[in-house]
Amino acid sequence: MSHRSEARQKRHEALLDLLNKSPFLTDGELAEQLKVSIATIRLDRTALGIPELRERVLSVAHEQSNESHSSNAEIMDIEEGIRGISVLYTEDHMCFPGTDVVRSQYLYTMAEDLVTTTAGFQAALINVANIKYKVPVGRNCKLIARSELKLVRKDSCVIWVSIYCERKEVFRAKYILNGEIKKV
Amino acid sequence: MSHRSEARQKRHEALLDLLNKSPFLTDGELAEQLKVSIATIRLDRTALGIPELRERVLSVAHEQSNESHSSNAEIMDIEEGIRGISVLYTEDHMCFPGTDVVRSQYLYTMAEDLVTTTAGFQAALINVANIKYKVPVGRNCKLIARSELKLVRKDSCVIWVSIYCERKEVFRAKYILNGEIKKV
DNA sequence: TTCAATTTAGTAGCAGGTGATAATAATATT
DNA sequence: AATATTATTATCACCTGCTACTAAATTGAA
Repeated sequence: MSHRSEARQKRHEALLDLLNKSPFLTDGELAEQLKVSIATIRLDRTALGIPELRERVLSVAHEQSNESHSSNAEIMDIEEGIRGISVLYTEDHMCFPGTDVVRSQYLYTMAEDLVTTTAGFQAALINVANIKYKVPVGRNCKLIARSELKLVRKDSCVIWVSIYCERKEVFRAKYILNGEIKKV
Repeated sequence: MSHRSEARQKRHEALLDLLNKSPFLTDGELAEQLKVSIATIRLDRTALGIPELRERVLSVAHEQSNESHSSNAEIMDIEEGIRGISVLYTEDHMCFPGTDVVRSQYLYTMAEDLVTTTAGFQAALINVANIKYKVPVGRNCKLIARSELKLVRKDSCVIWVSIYCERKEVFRAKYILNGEIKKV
């Protein structure tokens, strides 16, 4: 392994690092920061499979506009009015900054979405929720939520949700819904 | 008001409509869909103050990367360890699709963030939460959350949060926190 | 010293724009 | 009908941030 290859490897890491911090740098800006020519940056980008600025921007923008603004959990199975299962992979940005603890809001949201779907309403008016966050969850965990409709009254119902991480229950919630808004 | 001006006004509406549906259309694509020349599209865009494609994409991408991934509520006042106040303006994307009902997760998140800050912890391990969503909240509401620390035990504490819309309490929650993670 | 890998430089071309200017409609006004 | 007035289109030069390519310079190692 030559000195130059080593230098290049370090530069590659530095490049990834820079783009991680500020993903919208042009080749020119990258070249300036890494003290190499633009041509080198282009070669590095190609070698690392990093697309050009405009494509990077575009992909981020598309993500944004596709984002449902609710949870990113995927519904795996639904028996409407009975039960449901969803999966969510925890990510870095879900944690309290500088920690490996996922904010409970993400578990709440995952649970709420599943509950809404399980109930089979277009919109579920959560009336009351009791939640217990039993075990702190970190990043890169596969979370599985299970919901079960426990009780149906005239215009409300009760649904329980448990979220598991590796078969261990980390979160549990009971939701009481008003079912006023019917599915279209 | 001439026929041509009317036609232009309609075209302007159609243009806004198109961009609302698919925000990343080029001038060429817009021209094709509206059966006018690219030049006209440019004039219309200028008249309506719509920036060019690349700027539109960029601004969306920036929003995305700036998103704190927690709530967008602004903390107005904090007496750490005692109480706090925050404000949040509800937006369209917070509602169940096609309705004017904000998902409870946004209220939950607003409350959780305020609670974390009030407690003065870097990260707050929510242990238990009991919430009641008393009145459905719609878009374009100014929500004000008030938190109050009610009880401190050896390694936990209890904080209440109420969220108001026009002086009416719409949401109420009680959080019990584990205070293991101290502020840095 | 010499060779091959690595880096730099320079060219042409593309997409998706901006601006300015001129030509061409289509509609009003007199 | 002849003449403004307004709306639309066409044309040209220029900009940024690339890609794709070729040619040269540098430099570590054999």
